[in-house]
Amino acid sequence: MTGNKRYQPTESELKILQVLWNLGPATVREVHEQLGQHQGTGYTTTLKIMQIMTEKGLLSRDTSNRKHIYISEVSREQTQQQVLGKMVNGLFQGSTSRMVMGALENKPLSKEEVDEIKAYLKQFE
Amino acid sequence: MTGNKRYQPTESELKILQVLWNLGPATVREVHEQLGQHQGTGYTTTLKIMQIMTEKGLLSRDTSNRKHIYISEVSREQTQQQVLGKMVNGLFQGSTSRMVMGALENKPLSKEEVDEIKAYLKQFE
DNA sequence: AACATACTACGAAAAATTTCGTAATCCAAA
DNA sequence: TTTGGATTACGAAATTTTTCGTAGTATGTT
Repeated sequence: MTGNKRYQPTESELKILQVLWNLGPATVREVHEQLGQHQGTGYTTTLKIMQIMTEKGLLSRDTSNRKHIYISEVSREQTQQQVLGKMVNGLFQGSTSRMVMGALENKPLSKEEVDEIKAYLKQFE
Repeated sequence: MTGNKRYQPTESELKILQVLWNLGPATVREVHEQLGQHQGTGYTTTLKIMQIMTEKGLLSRDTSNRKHIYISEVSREQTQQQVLGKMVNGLFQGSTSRMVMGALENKPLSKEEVDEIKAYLKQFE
């Protein structure tokens, strides 16, 4: 089942992708440990989800050794865009600027962050 | 069950909220029609979900007449913030500016939109 | 070689969400 | 007042996601 592109990761899948993006290729054990205590679920749960993700094409894995190494097959950027797009359409009536302004309200920004955004906006002129 | 505050609307629930925010108080029929053909699900499905949402406190309703009138009990803004916050944490490592820049990439903005954002940013100085 | 340990495989239960069929009820029109 | 159409109520099936128990298998240690 290799048709990852348009597939929307579930909540749990997103958490795992998160960890893999940070760690790079990793074992189930490593991912499970990163998810940590607050997760509260068992090791085999993490394993199972990662196996399912592999079937879906979200992950791939190297099974040549005892400990399988899992790799994310979707990039953080790609996934961000996917989720963002859906959100803009679903919650912000398709308006990116509304979403951006909503995000700016969401959490106070440091001066650095504001500057960063301003600089970024320059390219749209 | 009146404890709406922290509850995360599901996918379907979000679509219904969307319609109610646009229409204001409305009947199931009206909401269902707005959801429209592309939805492809039956009337009773919409009804059921709206009933469940009422139990959860996401909606309230006026049952004094034959056609019940449903009202959203959560604001668009509140929900946007809720989902945004979760997304920033889950996908953008807690960084609002990253999310904003990601959103800007997501879809080309019109000059008006860019100006709007710039104006908005001024208040952070 | 035998054993303890760590890992994967697998199936199924549990939970959450979505969907719909059917029945009961109300309302309006004939 | 009776009938037809629309609406709500209800329960359950279907689907999707999450969770885990158990069994099997490989690995390294003694």
